[in-house]
Amino acid sequence: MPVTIYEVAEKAGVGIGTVSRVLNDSPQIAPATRAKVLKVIKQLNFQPHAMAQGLARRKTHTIGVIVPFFTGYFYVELLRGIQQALSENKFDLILYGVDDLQKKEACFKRVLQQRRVDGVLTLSMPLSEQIAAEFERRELPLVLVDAFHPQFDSITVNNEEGAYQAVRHLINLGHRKIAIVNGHFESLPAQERLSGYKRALAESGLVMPAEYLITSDALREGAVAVNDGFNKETGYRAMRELLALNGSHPEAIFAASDIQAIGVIGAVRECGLRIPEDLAVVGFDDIELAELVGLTTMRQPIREMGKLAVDCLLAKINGDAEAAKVHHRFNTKLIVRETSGTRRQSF
Amino acid sequence: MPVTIYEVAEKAGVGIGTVSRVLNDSPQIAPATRAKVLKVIKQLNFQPHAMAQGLARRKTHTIGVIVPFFTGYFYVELLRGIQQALSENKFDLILYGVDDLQKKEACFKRVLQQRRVDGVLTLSMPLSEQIAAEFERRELPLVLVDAFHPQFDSITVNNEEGAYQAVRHLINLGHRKIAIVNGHFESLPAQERLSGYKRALAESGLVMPAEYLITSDALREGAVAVNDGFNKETGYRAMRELLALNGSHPEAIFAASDIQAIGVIGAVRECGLRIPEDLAVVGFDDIELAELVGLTTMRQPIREMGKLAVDCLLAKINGDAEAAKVHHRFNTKLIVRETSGTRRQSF
DNA sequence: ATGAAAGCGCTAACAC
DNA sequence: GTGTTAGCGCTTTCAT
Repeated sequence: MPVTIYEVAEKAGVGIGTVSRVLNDSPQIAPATRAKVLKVIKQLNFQPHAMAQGLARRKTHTIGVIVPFFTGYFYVELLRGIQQALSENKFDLILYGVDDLQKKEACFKRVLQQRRVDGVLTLSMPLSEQIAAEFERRELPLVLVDAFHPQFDSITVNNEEGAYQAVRHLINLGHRKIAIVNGHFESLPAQERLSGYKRALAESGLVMPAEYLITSDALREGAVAVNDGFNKETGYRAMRELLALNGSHPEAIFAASDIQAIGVIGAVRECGLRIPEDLAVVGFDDIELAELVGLTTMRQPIREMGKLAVDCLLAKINGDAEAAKVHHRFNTKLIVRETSGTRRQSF
Repeated sequence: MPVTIYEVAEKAGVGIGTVSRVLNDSPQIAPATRAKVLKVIKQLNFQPHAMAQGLARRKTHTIGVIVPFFTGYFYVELLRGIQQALSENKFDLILYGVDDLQKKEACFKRVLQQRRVDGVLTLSMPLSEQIAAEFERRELPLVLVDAFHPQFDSITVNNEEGAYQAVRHLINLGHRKIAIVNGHFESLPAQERLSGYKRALAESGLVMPAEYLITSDALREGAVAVNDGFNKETGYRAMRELLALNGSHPEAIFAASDIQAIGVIGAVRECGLRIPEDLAVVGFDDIELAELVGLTTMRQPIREMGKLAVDCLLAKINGDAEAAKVHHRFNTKLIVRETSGTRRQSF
């Protein structure tokens, strides 16, 4: 029932090869013929069948995006940038949500084997050597966003430096007892942000008790990682623990993500403490929420990261820039708002 | 290079037809043969090529989701439910973002013609008769989420009743001067929420000045609709206008969406008024943000809507329930928090 | 129960 | 320049 290349060919009085050439605007075709075919195409409202094209061309004109948990503003924002860049290039996007880390491997296998996509983008997912090898073998273009692997292009943010600056900001404000509320430690960003935190402290000769370094791992539910720890709940619970430290709780918190900072703030409020008077907090990410609650934070250029990721991937796919591996690292920027300032938090 | 059905067949010493049957677990196949083939499949780590399968089977095992602007927490939450339900059914999801309403038609055409998907889900998009006809003609399953069209299944929420209850809540609290901050008026939810608002007022014999009914249309940027008006900015601007009404500004606001309510709150704060003491506000949606800022709102079961949408669509696709059209309408639920209560807003 | 063969709708190599 | 033909990797009759 749907119109095929054959009908177009017949109606235009040419061979299917010619139609195909017009479709792929092949250089050498008589202008007259092209016009004729084009007219019929318009008239019949024809569009090539994507599957057939994909099969013949061995190209799907589609990329896969693998998102962990598909939750969290960070991913949404990233997706937005990706989607936009992709649609500008007329590429389709298949979304693979890995809500369960156990399913991760299965998802990769699927993507790798099914050949539904010309390339893939993974968000915040550490790449196992095994999977890495598979991508190499299959020669399936891959770029990592918010994660790193020497063999593949990656788009990251300077987490170490960002964390360093965030903590410096706190130190400059006069705080001396600064705790960190981190995500799960297998996450690279979590590790890097921790080093930045440590560097800033060391530089000022500050030493924190071990209880001040808190990772969401300790708070993890079961043995299984169902999330990355960068969420409101872990922030809340971490802060409760910090507040329960008899005697000396910290006077400032560096949260490794805005959403955790939100949880932290909630816990602080519950205990009747004021922000920033009694306790300052700075987050990381600068998601939309941050502005709404007046959170001081380190801004990541999330949208831009998404766009660049697409550009890189498409370049690989087109073989354009078969060039060297690109490891692009964006810089972060401190956005000072009420939770660390001297003004009363307004919201 | 990639392993095909032929290699599997050869290695298993059977014909490709047999392998195919095993793949599609055809009923009548010798258990021994099946086992043998299965073993080779595992061993070779074989998975059928999606495009080839799609071409031959005339089924893609994929659905398309068309999202307007792909912005806003409401869509994200919906997408989450959809993605989850889909992955349970091992269906893939192609995301079409329509950031520009002009591109809407083009997007539909593309989806319709390319035959990349077995069915489509549209989120909050009014369906033009022309497009509707195309779907009918192509017999492409379609279900509308947060929109309505008599010919297609739809998943909506009882906007009228929800708005009614929200405003009743305000009235019960003793408020008499209640304004509505709405989205663009071509959106069905916007229209329905307006009627609910009116009904509640009428029921109590309340009459509002025209300036109290404010739609984001008036605030619209250009002639072109680049968004649906359900955003923070329009809420903020609407509230500024309301506050500028010399003499009598409203004492309560019903915002047609939480995100607009957030904007409203921002504007109110800027003017030094307190919430809820000087002004009460209730939103609509109950996005995650609502809880964070203590916003009273009408909850929509967003995730469930997404799941049901997928179930409906899949049923259509499988021809299972070739049954009657389903127009499922969820009920909303009032969630009372600080912005309308008597307690001071905590956050 | 299983092999052989004919498509599915398109691209690309090969002729003319 | 343009028609013809052989695949792309799988499903699905049709035989056997």
